[in-house]
Amino acid sequence: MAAFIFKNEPDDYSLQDLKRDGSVAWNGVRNYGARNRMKQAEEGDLVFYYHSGISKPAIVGTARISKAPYPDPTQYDEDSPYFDAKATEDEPRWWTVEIKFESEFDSPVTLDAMKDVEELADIEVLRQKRLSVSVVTPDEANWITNAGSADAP
DNA sequence: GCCAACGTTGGC
DNA sequence: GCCAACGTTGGC
Repeated sequence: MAAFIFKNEPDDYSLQDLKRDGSVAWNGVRNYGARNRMKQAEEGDLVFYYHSGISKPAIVGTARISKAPYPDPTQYDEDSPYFDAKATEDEPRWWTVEIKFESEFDSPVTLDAMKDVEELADIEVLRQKRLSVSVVTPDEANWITNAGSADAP
C-alpha cells in the first residue's frame, strides 16, 4: 500500500476540521508535481496529515484515501478560485481525491524531529519542501507511525 | 525550446 | 515579514 503526505495550513483546513467533517475532497491542487503524485493514489492508501505555515510544522495524524483520483470539479467552475479555462471535460488538467479521517497522533511528528532522523534522510517532504503532496516509502511510513504513537520515546 | 521575470510556498 | 527554492508564464 502506498502512503503520502498531504500538507495544509491549519488555518485553511486542519486535521480537526477533517475529524469534524469525516471526509473531504482535496480540491484545488494546482501544481503538476503534487497532482502527479495524487493521481497515483488508490482507495485505502495511507495519508499523513501535515500542518504547514505555523511555528512548529508537524505531521499531526492520519487519513485514508476514500475515493480514487477523479477530475477536480472546481476546474470547470468559473466562480471558483481554482477555475482553469484550459481544462476540458475530455481532457481534465487537475485531479482530486477524497480523504477520510483516521487518527490524531498522540505526539505530533515535527519537521524539526524528522530532520534529525537517519531513516528519513531521503524523505520527499524534506527534499522538496514546496510540494504539497509527497510520497512516503513503507519504511518511512512505519517510522512516522511509530513516532506519532504515545509510546514513542 | 530557452530563459528571464514573476508568483507562490513554506520555513524561519 | 523576509527570503530561498522552485514552479509557471510568456516573449523571443
